[in-house]
Amino acid sequence: MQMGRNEDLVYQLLTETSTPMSAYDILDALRPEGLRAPLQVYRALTKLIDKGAVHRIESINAFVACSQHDCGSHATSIFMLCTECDTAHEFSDPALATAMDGLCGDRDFSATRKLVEITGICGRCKQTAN
Amino acid sequence: MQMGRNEDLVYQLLTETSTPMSAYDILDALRPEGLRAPLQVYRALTKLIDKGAVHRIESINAFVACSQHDCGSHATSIFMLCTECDTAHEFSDPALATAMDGLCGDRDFSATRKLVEITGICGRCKQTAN
DNA sequence: CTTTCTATTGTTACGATATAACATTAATGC
DNA sequence: GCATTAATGTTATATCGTAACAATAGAAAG
Repeated sequence: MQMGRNEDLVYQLLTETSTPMSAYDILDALRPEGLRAPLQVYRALTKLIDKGAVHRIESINAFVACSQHDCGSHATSIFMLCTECDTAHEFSDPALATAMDGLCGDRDFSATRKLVEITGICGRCKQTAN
Repeated sequence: MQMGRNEDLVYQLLTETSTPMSAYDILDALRPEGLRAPLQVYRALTKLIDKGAVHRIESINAFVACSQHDCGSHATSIFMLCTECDTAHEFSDPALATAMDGLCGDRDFSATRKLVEITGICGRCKQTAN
């Protein structure tokens, strides 16, 4: 998958973490690489999102690299967002996908995007809790 | 349910439409009533959301009045957002709720918020299409 | 009824997120 | 080369949201 330089920089950065980053966090992290303006980041993000290589987490205005191997398939992703460790866990779930498709079918709704974000505390953090 | 004046104004306004409104749209609509600053709107929205009387639509940074009669129960709401008529249809779905609870249980995840937003074209708009 | 406490409101200033518009440069195909 | 398209750079600005502090209104206790 061919990428421009900025796109590449942003994608590499995001693959190094499972913590969603804001566009401005990304910009700051890439200033040493020569990025200077928000638009450089937003343009890269837009292309990466179109390809399915990056997801936008709407509830926190942040971005994560896709962790699915069918990355780019645009299958419905579910995110669990831990407010303790700031990690985004991504996965898909057939039962949930079926339920959503059913809902859309029942209502004759043609979906272009299906967003599922679950916020809370992950199991790991609950165990670690003092 | 007791409300302050601003809270009341914002809630009344939102109940009059099924199109999600941005905070600044709300502010502009309520200037004749004396509102002047964004904070007046955001404060009212925060309280209304805490009560479950209003929902925030994360994917478009906008707000709608809750249309469920168990409004305030904080049950998981699903939104279908039509990009043609800008309408938000809210409802709940046991199968979907069960699927999400199952996912959280499997992963020992304690959810505080479950967000489902489906974007696309509603049946009504498809019929009306030229 | 007045004092006290709390909730609500008002106002200014600012921070955080995102895009419009236009100029420039690089890559690709002929 | 030369034309065409994609990618990049830059400035300015739009949009969304909150911090900090002052003022006011309402309810509860004396």
